[in-house]
Amino acid sequence: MNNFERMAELLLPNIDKTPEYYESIYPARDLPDGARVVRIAPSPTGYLHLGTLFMALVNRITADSTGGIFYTRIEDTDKKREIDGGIDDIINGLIRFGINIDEGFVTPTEQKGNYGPYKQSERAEIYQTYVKKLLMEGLAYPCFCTAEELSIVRENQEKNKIRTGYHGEYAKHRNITVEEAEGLIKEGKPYVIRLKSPGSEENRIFFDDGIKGKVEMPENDEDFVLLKSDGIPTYHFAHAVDDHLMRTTHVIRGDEWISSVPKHIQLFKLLGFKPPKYCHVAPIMKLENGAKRKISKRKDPEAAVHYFAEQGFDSKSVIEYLMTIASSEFEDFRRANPTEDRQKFKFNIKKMSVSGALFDENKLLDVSKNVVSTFTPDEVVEKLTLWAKEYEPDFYSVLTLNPDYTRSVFAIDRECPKPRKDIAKWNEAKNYAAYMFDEYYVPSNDFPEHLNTSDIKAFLCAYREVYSETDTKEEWFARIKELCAPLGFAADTKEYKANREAYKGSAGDLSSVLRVAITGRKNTPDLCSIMQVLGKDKCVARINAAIDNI
RNA sequence: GGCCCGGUGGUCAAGAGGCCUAAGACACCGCCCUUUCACGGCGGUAACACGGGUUCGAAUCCCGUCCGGGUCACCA
Repeated sequence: MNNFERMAELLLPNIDKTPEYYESIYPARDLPDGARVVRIAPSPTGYLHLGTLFMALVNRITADSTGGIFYTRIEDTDKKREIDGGIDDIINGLIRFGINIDEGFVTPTEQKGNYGPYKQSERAEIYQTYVKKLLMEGLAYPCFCTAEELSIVRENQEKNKIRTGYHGEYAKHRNITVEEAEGLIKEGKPYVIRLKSPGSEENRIFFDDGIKGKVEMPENDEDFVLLKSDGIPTYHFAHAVDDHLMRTTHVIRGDEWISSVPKHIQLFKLLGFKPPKYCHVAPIMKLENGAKRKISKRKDPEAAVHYFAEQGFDSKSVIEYLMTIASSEFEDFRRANPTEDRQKFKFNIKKMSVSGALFDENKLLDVSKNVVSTFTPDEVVEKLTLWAKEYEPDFYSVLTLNPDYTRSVFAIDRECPKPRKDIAKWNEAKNYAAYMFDEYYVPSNDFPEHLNTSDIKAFLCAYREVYSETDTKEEWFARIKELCAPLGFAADTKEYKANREAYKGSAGDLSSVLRVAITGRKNTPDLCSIMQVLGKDKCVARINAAIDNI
């Protein structure tokens, strides 16, 4: 046994499997040409946020567009930052947003697929097997430096304007002997295992990013940590081992990782793996005090996906919005295919933007109005009720009091070729439909200003006599027109516009009077439909009340 | 600070040396339609960060400046 092998045995005596073993149980995937194997590897250190959702979406549509596989892998290597329920929230969130998971954690408790386990804390032995191989080749070594020692070194480096880090002459334990290591271990000193980087800062490495294009960087010469003192790998090492063994073809991740690529490529090379194609996605940004910055789950409430649920954004709206960020061609696709599944969209990751897009709530609102306008009345009621149950209980009880009535309220101007686009999110629904429910109806005297009250009163009294709840829209409006002439109003709008001085107002003004009397609002959807849904008793009662209050 | 990446209207963006007098969408404004509003239709305001090159010709290629972002952990 040479010294490297002795070191490997000293550090990892219980590892008896070999890389060849893992290579054989995780064989290459049998997939058609061009099929991409992609993944999202969230760490359960927080709740699902917009950035993770976006990344998941981009991966999902990459798999969809190539007939590939999208899997999830839980990167729970940082037990200090892990939160309870993190995995549940992330996986359930993806499912709720319609991101199908082919493999890995398909639910918070169920792992599926032949390349598992898909949770890094369950893969310790695999990582250690590969570290042992590196140890035996003299490409790794134990480092006993404490956090304090390391920070002192860094401070000195900063003071002397030297590149910080554990490299070259600053790599204190780079040439530690087996005997020294053994002694330190016997003393109970904790240690990490570092890569003995053969790289040099003088050398350049090149890679072709799937989004950013050709990138050139200095080679990695940092002896970065492979295995932490608890025997769990760092992200870098886990990434190399997992994405190789799980046969990932394309690593699509946030571009904050791009500066780590030299480490990753070096690792793949040293381990004898073929590196995946890297695609670094620009983050979604937010504007703060005039400055753009990456949207963060800590600082930005809207980054947590819960924020959208609370406001009542439909999950589909959020996804559609994210699709517009992912591809500028998506809106064209959507216009041409208003109801087609987004899976049919041919996504080309190469065309993704290289710089981060500002989160645009206006755009989300617009996209969402369009999405909501495609829903049937039943869908609207179902989704709205579900939302209200959780976030607006009083509205929920009103909505569920009389389901048929509620349905007819939300059917107004909806079952037609050009449905209204008033509602973008469910928390707007209560205000939108308030006057349809006695619980929220607020009477108003806000009649058109240029009319005098005696005319308003006269009209309302006259209308009360001729009103028929079975009128069609045409008949309904005809009745108002008939009342125009006796009151000195113009029945014809064009005539009124041409001859304003000759009239007190128009049929439109009279309609507005009725509208205010019935709904308390100046603007509403089609009044005739509203009155039909409200029913004769309510309409008459509201008209009477209005007359009394003038 | 070192190393990366980027910079086209307020926002998202199309753009691969001549098709650019620079698309489209959101927002905003105006007009039309209309029982109001919304929808829809038509139109409008508004951009190639700056400076040097290369070229007959530059938003596009090169260099510099400025600005923005990311990253420099036993976090991912």
